Amino acid sequence: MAAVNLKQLAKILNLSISTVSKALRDSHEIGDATKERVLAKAKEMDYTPNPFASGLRRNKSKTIAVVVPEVANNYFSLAINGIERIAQENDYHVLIYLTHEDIEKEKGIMKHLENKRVDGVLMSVTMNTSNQTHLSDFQQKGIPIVFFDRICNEIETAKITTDDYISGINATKHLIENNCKDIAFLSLGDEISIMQKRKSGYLEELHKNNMEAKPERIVKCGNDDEMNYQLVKELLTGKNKPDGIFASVEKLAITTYQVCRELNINIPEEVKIICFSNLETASLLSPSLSTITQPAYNIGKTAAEVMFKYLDKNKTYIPNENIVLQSTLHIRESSQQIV
Amino acid sequence: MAAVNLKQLAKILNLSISTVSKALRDSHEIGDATKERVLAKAKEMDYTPNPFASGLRRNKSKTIAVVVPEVANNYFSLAINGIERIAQENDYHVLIYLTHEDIEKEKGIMKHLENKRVDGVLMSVTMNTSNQTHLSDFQQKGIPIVFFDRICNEIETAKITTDDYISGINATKHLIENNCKDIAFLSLGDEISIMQKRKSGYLEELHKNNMEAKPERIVKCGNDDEMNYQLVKELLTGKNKPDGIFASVEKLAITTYQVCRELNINIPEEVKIICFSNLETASLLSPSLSTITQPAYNIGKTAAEVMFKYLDKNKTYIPNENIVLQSTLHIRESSQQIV
DNA sequence: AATATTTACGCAAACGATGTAGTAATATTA
DNA sequence: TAATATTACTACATCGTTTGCGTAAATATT
Repeated sequence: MAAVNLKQLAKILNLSISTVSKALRDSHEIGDATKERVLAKAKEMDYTPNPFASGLRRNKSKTIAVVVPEVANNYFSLAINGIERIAQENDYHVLIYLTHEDIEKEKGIMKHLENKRVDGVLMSVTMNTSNQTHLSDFQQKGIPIVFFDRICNEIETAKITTDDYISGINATKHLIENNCKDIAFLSLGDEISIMQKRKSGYLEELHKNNMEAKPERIVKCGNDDEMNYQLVKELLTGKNKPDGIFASVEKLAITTYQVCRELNINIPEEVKIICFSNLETASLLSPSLSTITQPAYNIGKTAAEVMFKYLDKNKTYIPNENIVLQSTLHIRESSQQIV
Repeated sequence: MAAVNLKQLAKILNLSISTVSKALRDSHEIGDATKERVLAKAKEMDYTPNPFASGLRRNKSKTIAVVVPEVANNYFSLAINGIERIAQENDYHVLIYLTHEDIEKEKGIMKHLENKRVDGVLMSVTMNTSNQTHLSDFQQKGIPIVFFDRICNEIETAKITTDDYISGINATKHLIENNCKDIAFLSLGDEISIMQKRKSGYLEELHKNNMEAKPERIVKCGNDDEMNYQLVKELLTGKNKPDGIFASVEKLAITTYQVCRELNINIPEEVKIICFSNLETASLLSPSLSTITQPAYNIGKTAAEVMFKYLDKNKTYIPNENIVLQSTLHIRESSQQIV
C-alpha cells in the first residue's frame, strides 16, 4: 500500500541507498550489471521517486503554474490545452489558478507561489491589473513569468500576444466597408494591454476614414455580466444607436446578441457586429457571427515552449521578447451588408 | 532574492528553529510574547514555509489533481471552475491533467500521481476506460479518488453524477411528444457509465411508446471529429433518415448542426434535435438548441467538497456514495414541432 | 520548605533523495 | 614491481520542516 522508497529497494537489492539512486539516474559510477538489476527491481516494485524529497533536494518542482482569469472561456481553455500538451511532453505538471478578474486574488495567488512551489508561471493578468508590483516582486524571488495575451508591458520577460492592433484596424475597416457610419467599441477595462491595442486600431481606422471618435461610443464594460447587459442595452436603446459594434471580447458579443434579441434589433440590418472570439459555434449562430479568431492553442503552446526553453537551461531570467502570432478574420453574416 | 527559511528567521530572532516553527504553527508550547515576535518578523521577512520540506515531513501535498478528458469543453471547464473554487477555499492547489480520451494517457497520468504528489484525485474517465485496474491499483496506494460525471462503477468511492437516466427518458419523451417517429441516438462509446444510462433512458422511453429500437439508429461516435461528421452525415443522407436526434454530448449536436447545414436539412422541420449541453450560446443558435443542461459548476464543487470532507479527517478511504444532481431541460426551437 | 506541575524553550531525529567525498579492489603504466 | 589510474561501490551530509523528548526555570501544591 505505502509507496516503496529507495531505502526499501536498497535493502532488498543488498545495495546502498546511494548506489540505487545513482543506478536509477543512470550514473557512470555504477556498473552495467548492477544498473540492470536495480532497474528491474525498481520496475517490479513499482518504484517512483518521491517528488517532495527530490524537489527539496534539487530545488526543482517539475511544475509550472497557469494563472488566468477564467477557465470557462473558449480562449483560455484552448490556451490551457496547448500549455498542458507541452508540459506533458516535458514531464512537467501544471497547476491552475483562476483569478476571476480579481486583482486581490491575483496577488494572493502569486504570494502562494513565491515559495518555490513552481519553477515558472504562465499568466494572463486580470482586467484590473494596473499596478504590477506584485508581479515584479514575484520575479525578484527568482521564478520566471511568461505572459500570454493579457501581458504586462512593464515586466521584463517574454510575452506572447496576437496582432491586436492590426486586428483592431481590420475589424473596424471591415465594418466601415460594410457601410457602418457609427461604430461603437465594447471594451473590457482600460488597464490591460490588449484592450489598448484593440482600441488603438479601432481609433486609428476611424481617423483614417475621417470618422469622428465619439467618447460615448466607447463602452467600458466589466466583469459583471448583468451590468454589461445594461450598458449594451443603453447603447442600443432609442433612436441614436450605433450601426456597428466591435466587441473586444467574445462574451460582450454574446451579450450584444442577447440584447438585440430582447430589443428586437436586427443583426446585421440595423447593427453589424464583429468580435474577438474563439467560439466554436460562431458559424451556427443566428446570424452567424463574424469573428477575429486568435490562435489560442498555439499561444498557450508557444508560451509553454518559451518557458521550457529557459527552464531547461536552468535560467530563471527571461529577457524581454515579444512573440506575436496572427489572428484570422472570419467574415460571416453578422457584419455584412445585405445586398 | 532567495526565499527566507526557518534557519535564517531563527538566527535573526535569536531562537531555535523548532521554537520558530512551533510559534508559526501556534503551538501551545510557545509563549505568547515569543509568538508575536516571531509572527511579526516572519511577516516582515515575507517567510512562507517551503512546500517540499513540509510536504516531505508531513506526507501531505496540499494538492489535488483533476483528471479530465478535455478542458476546451463547456462542461469540464465549468466543473473545473467549481473545483478550483473549493480548492482555494481549502488552501489547496489544483493540478490539471488532460487525457484527450486516450486510455493510455490516463494510465500514464495515474502512474505519475501514485507517488504522493497529490492528496486526492477528482476525475472523469476516458470514453475508452472499460478496464479499470489502473484505477483500483491507484486506490491501493492510499490516494483517494472521487469520480464525477464519467464515473467508474466498479471502483468503491464517492461518485457525483446527474440524473442521466431520467434525462434520457425526458429528452426522448419530449421528441416523441413533438411527433418524432424515428429517433436516433448519438452515443460516445459504450464503455462509459453516462452513455449507458442516457441510452437506457432513450430505449426505455421508446419501449414505453411501443416504438422500435433499431440498432442502426444508435450511432456510436468517437473522439475523431472528422469521423463523427461522416457518421452523422451517413445517418442524415438519403431518404430514410431519422426525424429526431438525441445527441448524448454537446459536440455531437454541433456536428449535427454542421451536417444539416451542409446537406440543407431544416431543423426542426425535417429533423428535431436535443442534446446534453452546457453551451452558453444554445439560445442564440439557428435554430436555438434544446438542451439538457447539467449543473456542471455544482458537480465540480460537490466533488471537491466530498473530497475535502475526507481529506480533512485524514481519511484516505472514501466509501461508496452516489450523489445525483439534477439536470434541467431547456426546450428551444430545435426540438419543437412547428405549429 | 520540599515536592509536583506547568511553562517555554532547545536538541536532534526523522521525511526520502541526491551528490560529494572517500574507499576498497582491480587495471594500467613507468 | 611500485606508483598511478580507474572502476564500482558506500558513508554521510544536506535540502527545510516538523515533532517527540528533554530540561531548566517558574509556578503551584502540600
